[in-house]
Amino acid sequence: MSDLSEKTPKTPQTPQTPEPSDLPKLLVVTGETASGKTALGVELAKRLDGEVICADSATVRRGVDIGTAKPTAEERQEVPHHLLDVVEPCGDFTAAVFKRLANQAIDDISARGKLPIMVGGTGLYIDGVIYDFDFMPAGDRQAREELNRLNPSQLLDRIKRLRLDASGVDVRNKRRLIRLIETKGQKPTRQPLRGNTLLMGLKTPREEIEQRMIKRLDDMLEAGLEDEVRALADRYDWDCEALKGIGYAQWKDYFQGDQSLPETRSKIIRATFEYAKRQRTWFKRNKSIHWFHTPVNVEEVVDYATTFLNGQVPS
RNA sequence: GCAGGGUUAGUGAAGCGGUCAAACACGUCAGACUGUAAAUCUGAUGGCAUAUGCCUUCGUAGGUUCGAAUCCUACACCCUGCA
Repeated sequence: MSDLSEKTPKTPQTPQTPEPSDLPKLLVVTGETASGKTALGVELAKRLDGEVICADSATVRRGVDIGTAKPTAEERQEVPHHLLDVVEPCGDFTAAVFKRLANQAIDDISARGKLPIMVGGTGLYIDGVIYDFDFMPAGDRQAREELNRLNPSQLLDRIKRLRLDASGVDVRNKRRLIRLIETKGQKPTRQPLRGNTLLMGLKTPREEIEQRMIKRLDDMLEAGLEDEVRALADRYDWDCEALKGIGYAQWKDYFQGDQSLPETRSKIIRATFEYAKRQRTWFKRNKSIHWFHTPVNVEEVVDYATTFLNGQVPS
């Protein structure tokens, strides 16, 4: 279990559910990787007197800066950023912990009269907050490792023996099976979209976004990505969370001499494309997101957000 | 010029007379997703219908056969050895 989750209360800050209209106003900016979320978030924060909450499973981690396209020191100086660097490189972190921390940040920011703006591409993290996911109990570390040694059919046997209901669960996905055992079959719940929340997404034509991803990777390489990864690899094992991300894991064979630099680069590019595809699939089904096409007209976004902040429903 | 090896779907690569629209890998496309989510998993991938269906493919053109990606002949291109 992560020490983080021990320090934070298991229940939300506000025990009694407030009326939707009492919730602090929240802006959400999402989109696939390299779509320009970070820049837009900073811009909005400046215009609307806000602060940014990063909803990203990679940038929560210390030690990974270049490869995660973490907001720069300048950006962080211009606008306060929350939930960056909150875990050690190899520490545990989950969507449930994120949800708690994000809600704290939202309350904190709005209590100081500022506007919270959640920016990120980790769909599960965002949804956990805005749909108030009721995360099931965490699994025990050791028990999980033991379960992980079983194969899917062994896990299914155990599920049957425990008389757990496996309906609706992807029985070919080991993690889902393990999770089913850990939660003893409890079904998760979700609430309707959080009140006072405005969802905005950035959309870029495929060709263009892929070019941006490649360009961004080349910038990262120039900025010393290889050294950053090597430093981590020297200190930690390859199964350290920090080294499992895109732009990190792909260096393993290279450092062991089995892979050229161009091969490493194209592996990272491919992994990035695959990730973007998963993001697109995730966001596609959320009909509440209002999409802006890039290059975004910041005025247009500010107008849209302002309408919402004035208590009206933007169209 | 002579001798030998090769030419298979987007790529690499199996298949060497019927059970082949053709293994497998990669790539590509689509999807799922509630305490690992930059994770994990699934499906499709010649065309058209999309349930058991039909049509066009295995360098090109002919031939043998009830039947060919698989055998024969010629041609084209590529690689290797001898000239």
